Amino acid sequence: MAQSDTVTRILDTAEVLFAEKGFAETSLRSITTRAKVNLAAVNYHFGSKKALIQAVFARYLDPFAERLHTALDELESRYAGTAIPLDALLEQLAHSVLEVPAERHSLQVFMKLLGLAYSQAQGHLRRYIQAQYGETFQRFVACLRIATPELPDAERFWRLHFMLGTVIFTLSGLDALRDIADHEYQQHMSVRELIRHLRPVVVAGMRAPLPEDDGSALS
Amino acid sequence: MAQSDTVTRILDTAEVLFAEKGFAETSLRSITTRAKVNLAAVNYHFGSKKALIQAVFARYLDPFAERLHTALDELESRYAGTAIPLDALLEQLAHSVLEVPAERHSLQVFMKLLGLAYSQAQGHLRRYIQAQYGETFQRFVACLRIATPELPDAERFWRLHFMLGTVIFTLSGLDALRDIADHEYQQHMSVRELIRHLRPVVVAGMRAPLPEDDGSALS
DNA sequence: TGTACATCAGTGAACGCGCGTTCACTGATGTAC
DNA sequence: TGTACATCAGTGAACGCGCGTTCACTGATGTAC
Repeated sequence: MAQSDTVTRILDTAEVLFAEKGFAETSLRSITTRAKVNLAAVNYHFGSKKALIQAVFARYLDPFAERLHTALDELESRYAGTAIPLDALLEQLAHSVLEVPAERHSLQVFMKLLGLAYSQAQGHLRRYIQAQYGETFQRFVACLRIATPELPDAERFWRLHFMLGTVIFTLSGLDALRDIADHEYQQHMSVRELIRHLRPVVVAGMRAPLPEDDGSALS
Repeated sequence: MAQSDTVTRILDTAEVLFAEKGFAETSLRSITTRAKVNLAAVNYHFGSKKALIQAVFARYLDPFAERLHTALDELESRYAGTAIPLDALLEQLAHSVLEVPAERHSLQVFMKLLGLAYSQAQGHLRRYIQAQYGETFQRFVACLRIATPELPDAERFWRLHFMLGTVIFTLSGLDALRDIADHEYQQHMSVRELIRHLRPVVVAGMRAPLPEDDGSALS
């Protein structure tokens, strides 16, 4: 147990337990026990439980944001001047998402964490993510805007979150859904394959016709 | 404070706090304090915190399941013998969802609770919902099957959960999303209106083309 | 080369706190005779 | 009509427990002179 693989051990264990049971339901004692590390080590290295949670996110989101920036650079130079097509944009996004956790635990842990970030109040976490990664998100939205010029800005905003819902909800609950699907349809879904099935649905959702006007006037 | 409006007060307060902060983060003390009720009353009337959580769900899901059954009865007799179209099925579902919480707190609380049921481990809750409402869910799935005969069973299963993700994720995080949308697009979204915008996206998602074959052989 | 001091990762035990639950009790209402 | 008993919603205080955090301490390594 050299220098500080203690830090890594804590992070590795924490992300798995957080993803399994949520933040409040995961105690520092359960993390440190499973990581075979002293209880006080979390506060020594991270300062507090909140800071540990943020560190767990940073370890996923930092490389993801970096890869996404690189991918967008590539796309922009490939389609220099002209609009990046929606399919290409989503494909790159899927690639960036799939690459990140190759060395980490799994995409499911990543998605579970994202789902928790949304659903579990944890105001500090939402503020942290906004502050750290808001810029990257905005850049992606700008590209999406060019790829879907037919959508009003507000409509695009909502549809983006519809699609985030689809992806985060499905991938974060993947274990449970897969158990059912395995049992009922005798056909095992890998994460890669699931993403292949997600793409046409997401594209169709973004391209869906606008809702019929219900007659209410907007300025 | 006659007979037992204590029970109602506890349920009313609990559902709001659960939706705001999750189950683990909401203490019985915070519920009973806000409900102006004795701490021990929760255990007296419900037996435990777990049982209180289930009771909160039952108060939403019982009328919802009942209305959905009635709605499906109506649809089946209206389209007697022939297939119920997808649009009509989804419209009835939306109606059933919208009607339930009219007298209750709000649709958002309902959706927040559903989102929590999925994301927060709480194994006991998933088992309870499965046991109580599995049959209703199965009946809806059977109708959906008839409405989308072109989809393989496994594909329909996944798409149904994609769409559940869209709806639950968006409606359960509605407050936060609406704050952003109000601010950026100066256009306030009511729940009714949001559902109007959801429908074409959900329909398009269910009707999306199947993914191109990636070459891997299936028996 | 040897000694004194600083730094730093890690430790063990304890801290106070808020939690869900329990329990003996009260006081109002209903029932039997 | 009056008394004894049963029922039941609700109460107040305490229970033990697990929590995040703190703190004085250790022991290894590096640095200054």
